[in-house]
Amino acid sequence: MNQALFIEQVWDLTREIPKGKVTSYGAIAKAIGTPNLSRMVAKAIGACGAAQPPVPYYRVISSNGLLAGDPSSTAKRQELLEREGVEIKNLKVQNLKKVFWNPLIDLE
DNA sequence: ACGATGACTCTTC
DNA sequence: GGAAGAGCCATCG
Repeated sequence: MNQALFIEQVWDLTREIPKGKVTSYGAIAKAIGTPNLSRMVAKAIGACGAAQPPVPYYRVISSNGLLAGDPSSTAKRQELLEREGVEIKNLKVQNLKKVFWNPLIDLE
């Protein structure tokens, strides 16, 4: 598959993330079928600005529940997530086990 | 063409 | 439980 398709799948999966939940790059990569391409998922998310309709990329974080990226971006994502009911402290998702959404479950 | 880098993750110490 | 090393693939100088 080419990376364009990969990116589309990432976007599509990201759009399926329920409100108030978050997921990780690795989880998305795994759901697509390429568990080792977590970095590419990050790239896809970074390119979601061209997505139509827009992708809630703020629901995608690191596997440890930490918001990666530049503070200018992380701060905004933190706001949005908190607004959806996700508790966040110092750019890190609290109660991660509860708010973490596994794409594989939705695919079953 | 080559080496370095990065919104990552996993295994080990 | 935190820190370090290795693996992964695409992009950039």
